[in-house]
Amino acid sequence: MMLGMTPDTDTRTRILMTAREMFHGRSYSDVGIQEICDRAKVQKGSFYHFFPSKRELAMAVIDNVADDWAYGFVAEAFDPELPPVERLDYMIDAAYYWQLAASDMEGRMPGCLFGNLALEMSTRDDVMRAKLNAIFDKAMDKFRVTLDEAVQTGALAAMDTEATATAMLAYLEGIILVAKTRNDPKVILHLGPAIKTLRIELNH
Amino acid sequence: MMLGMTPDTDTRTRILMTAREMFHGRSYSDVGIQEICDRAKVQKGSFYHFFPSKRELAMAVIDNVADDWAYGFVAEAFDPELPPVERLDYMIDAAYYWQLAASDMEGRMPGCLFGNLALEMSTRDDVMRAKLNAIFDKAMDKFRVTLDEAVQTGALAAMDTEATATAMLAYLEGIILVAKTRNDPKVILHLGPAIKTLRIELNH
DNA sequence: ATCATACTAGACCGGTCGGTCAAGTCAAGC
DNA sequence: GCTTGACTTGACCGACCGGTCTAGTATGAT
Repeated sequence: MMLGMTPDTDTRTRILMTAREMFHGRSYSDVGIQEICDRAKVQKGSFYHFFPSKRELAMAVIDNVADDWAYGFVAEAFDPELPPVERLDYMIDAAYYWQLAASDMEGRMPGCLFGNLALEMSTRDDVMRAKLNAIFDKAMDKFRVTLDEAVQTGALAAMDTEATATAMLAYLEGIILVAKTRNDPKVILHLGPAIKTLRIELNH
Repeated sequence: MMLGMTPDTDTRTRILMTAREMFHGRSYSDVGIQEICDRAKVQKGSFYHFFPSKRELAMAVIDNVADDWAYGFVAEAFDPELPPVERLDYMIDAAYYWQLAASDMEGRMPGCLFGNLALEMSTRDDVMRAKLNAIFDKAMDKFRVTLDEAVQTGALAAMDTEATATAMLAYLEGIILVAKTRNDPKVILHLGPAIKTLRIELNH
């Protein structure tokens, strides 16, 4: 163990991954540390060796999922090789298949971890709120870059790309929310493509 | 006390209103019965005289807020006297001013109670999920009727009004989610009007 | 051999959770 | 005046919460 090069002994990872699944499938408050430890086959003492608190565990989970997103399907969907508008379709598709898979496994649609936590925690923990907000900002930026490119190539008429990008992110979170409330991933497939119709003009 | 004509002695109402505020401002799990009782100046025993469980209290709160919506600003916004498209603007405005007021009072944006509870509870309580879903369906129907009218009067081109209505509801929930995560009601004002650009065609 | 350190084990802490219950207050019905 | 039943009071329940702590094990460096 030199230079903070901790080998992530598996225990930490096991805790992290278990918590990730459970927070995503239920909620922050509904999942207790004991339950996480039981499922991860880890003792309380070990847990607190790796994480100073439940809150910090949640923070780590958020970072972990954000990384997976950034280097996983977000990187794929927003592939610069793809024509800008197709990237939007790709993203909707990815969101759909991901929720479908999760839904088939658990029987219930978990929705978006960030959206879930944002609504649960924003009024309780301002630091976590800011962290989630930063993740949304990064996602929004992916949309914005895509829209900028589409405008530049003439695929779309000029518009307020930043505002429209935020609107698209909001719409995406919104359809995931509705799909979760209906417990039906198909909602994403059905409503998703309309994301391309959203437009905010450049005025005022 | 004749004929079940219970005069709602105030105690029940006080519990209900206190719980409503607290569930909205925080979350279901984060608010305990003791805390509700303390704030409502009611004893535990009285609480359980009026409500069989915390869950049923939440159900009652949902009904209560849904009623206020239906006969309050939803009825106003979807006023049949207004031209269809203006109703959408009215609704966004109403959502904005409501969140602004709540935000000014509490310092933090509470968001939409139904959206909050939907994300928190959908995977935990299927009955509550269905109840929230039914409320969303009713809201969606308001949009649908509005769109149908707009299509009929020629204000909008023919479209899949049911799907578009659902998309609009999702978008509304989405911008409230983003606004809450940013803790900034102005997001609603900024992104809201783009709800009119959403369209889902009649094909597939 | 020994010593520091990373990690594990699990009993334990005060506090809070949702919920119960026995005892009592009070006003209306007879 | 007595009974009935709605309502209140607050002590109490077992379970669980997030978190602490002490004791012990395993490993690698010296």
